[in-house]
Amino acid sequence: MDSTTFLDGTPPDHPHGGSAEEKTSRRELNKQATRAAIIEAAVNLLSENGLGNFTAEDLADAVGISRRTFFNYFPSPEAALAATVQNFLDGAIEEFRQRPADETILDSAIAAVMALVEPGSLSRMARMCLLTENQPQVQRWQLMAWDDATSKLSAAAVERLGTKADPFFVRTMVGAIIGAGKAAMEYWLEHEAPRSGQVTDAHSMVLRNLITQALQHLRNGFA
Amino acid sequence: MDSTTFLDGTPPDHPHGGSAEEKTSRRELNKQATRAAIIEAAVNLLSENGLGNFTAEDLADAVGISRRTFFNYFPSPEAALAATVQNFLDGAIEEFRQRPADETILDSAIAAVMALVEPGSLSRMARMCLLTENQPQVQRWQLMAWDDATSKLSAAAVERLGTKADPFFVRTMVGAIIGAGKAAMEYWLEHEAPRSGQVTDAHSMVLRNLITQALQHLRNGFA
DNA sequence: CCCCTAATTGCACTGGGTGCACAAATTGCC
DNA sequence: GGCAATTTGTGCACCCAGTGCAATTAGGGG
Repeated sequence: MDSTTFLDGTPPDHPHGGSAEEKTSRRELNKQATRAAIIEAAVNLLSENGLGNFTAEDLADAVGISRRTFFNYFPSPEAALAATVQNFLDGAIEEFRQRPADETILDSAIAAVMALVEPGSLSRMARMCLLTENQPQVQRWQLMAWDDATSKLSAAAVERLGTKADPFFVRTMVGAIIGAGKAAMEYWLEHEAPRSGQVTDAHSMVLRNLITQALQHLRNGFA
Repeated sequence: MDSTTFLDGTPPDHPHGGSAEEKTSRRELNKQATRAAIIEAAVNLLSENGLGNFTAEDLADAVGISRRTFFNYFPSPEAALAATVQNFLDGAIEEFRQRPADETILDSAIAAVMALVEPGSLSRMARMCLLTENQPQVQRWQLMAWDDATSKLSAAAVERLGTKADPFFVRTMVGAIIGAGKAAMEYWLEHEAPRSGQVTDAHSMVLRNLITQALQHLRNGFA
């Protein structure tokens, strides 16, 4: 999970989109822990106080760091919230990367989503999205995460196909894939998501199937 | 052109997504004029000073209104910039609405884009996007505009198809359409756009063709 | 233990964004 | 035209997001 994007303040370590190389030094571990703690505290504050009812200072206090340090990790409280979505999408793209190279891009995308049964990140993100429905402040950052995912998936696809494929073709296909996936998730949020906020495995399964279905429609040209 | 979305502060006049009904009262005219003046001044300040090098107060001064009044129109200077994109997409959706009802959604989308030869909004937006490349502050708002367009197009499609069509199917298709269109535009920005910032009719034509091509790929299921 | 680098923190400052109360413009009505 | 009602613009005060800078502390390597 390379979490170095423009969602946080830190510049990318690796210019290429390579996958996880984790320094296990003490410094790095502390940073990872702090980052995770911030994300968790942000979601907690959100569900307790509601959006806009807590400040960056509240968040920093909850984690036990200074306000200034928080801004070393995230450019805004909303960005910390959107990081959950970011992490989920990064996971999906990681799955995509591990698909066999001779598979169709679309098939790989479908398979990647299917592989995302791991209830952790999916249900975390689903809960997150439920909490931030109709909260444009956060949604702006979540849209950035989706946009970022488009870039990364594009890079992964190009990486796999090499120079054989038309870049324009790949680019638009990836745009359509992400667009359809995002639409499926929003549909789930509106129609299938638990109003309680408690996302069970059954709910996650429905979501997974919806996304898969959306990509299959896409493969059929929405005929 | 109903310009009442969450990009500006004003609540929607019409709950349904109906097309332009313009009150020609003096009040309404003044508001429209002020709004247009703000958008224009924002683009001017952007091209003169560069992004982040002008404040909301500068912008208000340029228009001849108070800072407070500016915030009655837009929630941020960036939002004023993104309004250009918003206007363009609204125009495209308006074209879509005027397509015959028996046409395929995808065909209508293609036709709508083809109808957008009107160099005004397209080249304005293209110039805008060129100026805001790699400017995440503005891009976040532009992403909102794209997301808003997805909602509107979805509504228009449902409106046309009635209850005959599967809402999920329509939703994901629209998501894919917008996603592919957005990707095509980004491709254009990176590869075909004039570095000078001066967008000629030829450039617009290329852009239009790229978007059309993207939608045709989509119709073919990216085979 | 001691240097060196990286991370944290405090401080001060700019400017976005908003609630509020009041002035100015517009409208409808007579 | 005059007058009341409503809508829009504005000034003011305030909060807090976000940032640069310099001092401080923590980790890593010898």
